[in-house]
Amino acid sequence: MPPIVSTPSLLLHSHFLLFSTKPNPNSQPKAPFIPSPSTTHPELKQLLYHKFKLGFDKLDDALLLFSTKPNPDSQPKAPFIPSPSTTYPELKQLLYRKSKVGFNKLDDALLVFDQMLGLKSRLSVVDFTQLLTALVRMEEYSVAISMFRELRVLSIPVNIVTFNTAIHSCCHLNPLDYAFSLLAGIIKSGWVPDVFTYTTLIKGLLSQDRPLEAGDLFNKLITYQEIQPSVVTYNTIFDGLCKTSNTSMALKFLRKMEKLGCRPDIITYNSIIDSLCKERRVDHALDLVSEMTHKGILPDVITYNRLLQGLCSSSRWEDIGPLLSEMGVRKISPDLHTYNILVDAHCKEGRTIDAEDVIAIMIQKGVPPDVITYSALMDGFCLRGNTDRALEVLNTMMSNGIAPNCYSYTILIDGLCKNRKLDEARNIFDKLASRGLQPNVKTYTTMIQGFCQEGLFEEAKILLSEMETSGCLPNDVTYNTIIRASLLNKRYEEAVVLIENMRARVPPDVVTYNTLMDGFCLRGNTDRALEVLNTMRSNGIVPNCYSYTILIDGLCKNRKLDEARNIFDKFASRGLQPDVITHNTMIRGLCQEGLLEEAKLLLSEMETSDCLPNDVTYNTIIRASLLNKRYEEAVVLIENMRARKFSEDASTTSMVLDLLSKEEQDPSVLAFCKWFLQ
DNA sequence: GTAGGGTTAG
Repeated sequence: MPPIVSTPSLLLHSHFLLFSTKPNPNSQPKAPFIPSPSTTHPELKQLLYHKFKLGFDKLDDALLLFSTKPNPDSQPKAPFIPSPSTTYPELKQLLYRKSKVGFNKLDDALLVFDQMLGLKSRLSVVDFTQLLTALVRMEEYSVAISMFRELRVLSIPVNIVTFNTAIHSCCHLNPLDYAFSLLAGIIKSGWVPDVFTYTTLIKGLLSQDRPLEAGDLFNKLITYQEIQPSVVTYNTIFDGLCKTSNTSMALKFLRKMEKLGCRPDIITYNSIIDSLCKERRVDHALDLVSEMTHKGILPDVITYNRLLQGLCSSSRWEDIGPLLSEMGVRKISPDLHTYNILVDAHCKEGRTIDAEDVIAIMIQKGVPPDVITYSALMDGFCLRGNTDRALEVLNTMMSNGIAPNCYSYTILIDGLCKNRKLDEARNIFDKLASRGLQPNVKTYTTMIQGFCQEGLFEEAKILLSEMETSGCLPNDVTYNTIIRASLLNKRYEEAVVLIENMRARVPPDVVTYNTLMDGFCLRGNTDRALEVLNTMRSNGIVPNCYSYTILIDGLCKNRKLDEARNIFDKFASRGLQPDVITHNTMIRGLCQEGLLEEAKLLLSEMETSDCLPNDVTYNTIIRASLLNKRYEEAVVLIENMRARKFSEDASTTSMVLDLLSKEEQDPSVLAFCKWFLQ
């Protein structure tokens, strides 16, 4: 039997230190003298201490102690639970540990707080801050804030770190008022807000969809030189920009950051690379990889995973092999995320056999599949209509000791519903609670969709109300599903009630307004679309790049180029950067009005900016030059495009073929088409 | 003792 600890002397030593400070007489061990298989680890430790002080009765007892394995069942998860007898050094050690991982239960944290109040004269700011940090780790933000308030009420000293931790908690709760009043509190208490304070506040503003204010705060910091932003501050902003698909602005901001003397790091580049990949600009992302490599910032496994994801979602399968070999050359091993991306990509393409191969490889390489791997595979089988295999995967995963989560079951429920196995789906849904899982919005919505699809409108409505009473708020997708079903069932009055409910509970967001504007534009009613823009603004929703692009498109299609151009020119003054789609929309509008020169001007502006043209940009202008019989210019444009590794699309190619069949008498057309098709 | 990055579902 192996010893409990490999270095008993070390254990004895540390234990001696721990207890020698000031042992609590009440916590003296009443431990059994003879260890048994049921002896718990703390008991064993206590015994060891006791015997170390007093000596063993028999040498055999000492030897037995080193060969006793603690009983796993009687071993508490937390090495010890605080009790009134916990000593001061024990408390300090507990706080340090829990500030890293959080407490197992909220009650434990509250118990410790009570104990700390009793010992407050002997505890430092750091101890109380560690307790707050532990609560943050447990995502118990409102408890952390109440506790912070209590510290203030009881005049227990706090410092800037305590304030920053409290602000961090506030930023997870709506609204941010209390976070900013704490900022004022810092100054009032004579502390100086630091880079942690401001970075946390910026993150808070961004996570609550207030990018303009985040930008304002950052600019103020720079202008008034309040603090020197760190690379973390910049990365927080990059994350915000990239998650809202303001990639062009992120690229500009990267240059600004360097100009302001802050060196980007791997996280900076990974954020932008991810954002470019999500926009399917993988080549541009690869350019950034070479840029960072030149600067001595080497890509890591996360960089490669994002590139891989980008290649998969652009269906660039042929580029995946070379990328994986490049990883090998750089000695970067694929990790769980890498394999999961590959499994998911294969599954989405219907290649479940390849996905299973990937799983075999990962097991062989010592990276065991997790809940995400198996869920993706289940989705793959469901997509192919093979729900039996999906259920088999569920069993495999459970027998491998991996507990399915809400994602896994939602995938299965969806698969079963789509394959007309409603009863099986409902069966699984009903069993969720007994498996300790609370269905979330997507789970409920999936089941509601299943009912609606089978015409079980009443069942769907019952589930909707169950959902509401369980505290899981339906969202726009949920409501729209059931509203469509009520319309299909000609239950117009119920539809009205549902729509009113939806409007009351799901406040319209930027996406809702954009959809509405798009609808009006499609019907040619750009005036109504502009009205929606104003309503949106007066409701405090900030229009995004997409909102204006919809308008530009609508105005162009309705021959209101001047108004469109006006909106395009105002982007910068609104703190927005038009993206490649906005540019393409504007260029299409210009071309449609025959303003080829102006379109080309915009293209050349793009070529020297951070918002590089893509295949759509080139193809749009190329088609316009062909329509204007400017064949030589078209040749130059096509060569430019090909040099950037883009190629002519189906629509351009068919235009050339069309031209050839209609105008083959024209020598310049013939020459162009010959050149194009060779 | 405090701030920043990646994979699965409607």
